[in-house]
Amino acid sequence: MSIEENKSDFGAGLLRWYRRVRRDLPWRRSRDPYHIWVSEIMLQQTRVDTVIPYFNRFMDRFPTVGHLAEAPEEDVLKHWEGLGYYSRARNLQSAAREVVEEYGGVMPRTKQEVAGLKGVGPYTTGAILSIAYNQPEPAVDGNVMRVLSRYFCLEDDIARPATRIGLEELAKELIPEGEAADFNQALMELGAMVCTPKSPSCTECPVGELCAGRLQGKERELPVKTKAKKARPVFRFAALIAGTGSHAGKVLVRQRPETGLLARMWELPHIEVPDEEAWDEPAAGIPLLEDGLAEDGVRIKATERIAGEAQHIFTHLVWNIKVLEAAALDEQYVADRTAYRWVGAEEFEDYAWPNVFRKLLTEYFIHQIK
DNA sequence: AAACCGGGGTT
DNA sequence: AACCCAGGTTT
Repeated sequence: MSIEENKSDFGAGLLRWYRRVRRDLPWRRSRDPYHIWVSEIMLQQTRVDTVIPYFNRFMDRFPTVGHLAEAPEEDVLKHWEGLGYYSRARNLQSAAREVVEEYGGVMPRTKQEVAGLKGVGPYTTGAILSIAYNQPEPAVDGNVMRVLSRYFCLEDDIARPATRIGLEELAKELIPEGEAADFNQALMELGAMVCTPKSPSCTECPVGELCAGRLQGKERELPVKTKAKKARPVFRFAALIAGTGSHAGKVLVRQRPETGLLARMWELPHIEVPDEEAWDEPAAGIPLLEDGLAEDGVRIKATERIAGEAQHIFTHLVWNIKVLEAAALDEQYVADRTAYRWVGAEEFEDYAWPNVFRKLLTEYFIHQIK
């Protein structure tokens, strides 16, 4: 069999399989480029099952690109809460405003224009063009890299950008005439449902008979991917500052900076300590916490009493947080700080929280009611 | 090329 | 505990 025959058999076999087993997903019920776009941004590094409820809520609240462009940023962030990679949400809204201003509210159709939208890289560009417009552009994500590496028995390191570019050229050649939308989704569906990372179901694979990786017994060794570094642990003390008087029942929280980790999310005020030894001794944390918040103009008195403890795991970082009970010295002054606010159980849901602070504060407010 | 950017499910 | 997920941006 020639290479060209193998390529056309691959496409035909995959398409037949996909049309038989494709999952009924919310964004597959539409070809509206806005729906496709939002789903693809949400699906970046995020599983289908996780995205479904977020996608439905988002479309309910922001049904068109115009609605998204007009919304307050905090409203968008709130609808993204818990999904992670929050710059995706800010970039998406920024790009929605660009579509309204530059393209009259109509999604662009050319590769250059789509690729120029904030938060839209090579994969998402190909996904939008192929799925919404059936344009013959490749959409190479982690699934597709794994499937193609196995099927063609390619041992290039998929962590390298050059490998992804090569696979995009290959994936483009594989698209059957006029079938870009279904073919690209079929490739990803195969990677998600059959050609899975650890133990692929080769006996159920529609193209398993033609898979070079499997024929050489290497399906479990592919794709080759260099390992990521381990997450670095950091140690922090947070302050649980309970209000009194007019702030009774409320807790002092603050908003994170505009850029960087967890940008513009809300949190308990906290500081980092140099190492685990310092973190093991809460008494040593008291002056560090007091002085750290004083730099923001927030004067508090901290105690050794532990109000909670939590761990927050990021891709490259692990936060270990001990929460110390504390009191504010100038409540009214503190309340006037822009980045700081007193928040009670009633206002809690008006803010977007990283999961670790959502858990700690929910625990506190529940305990408070008893 | 490498680092940064969440959160959760699987193995 | 390691790996992965419908990746993109910044350095």
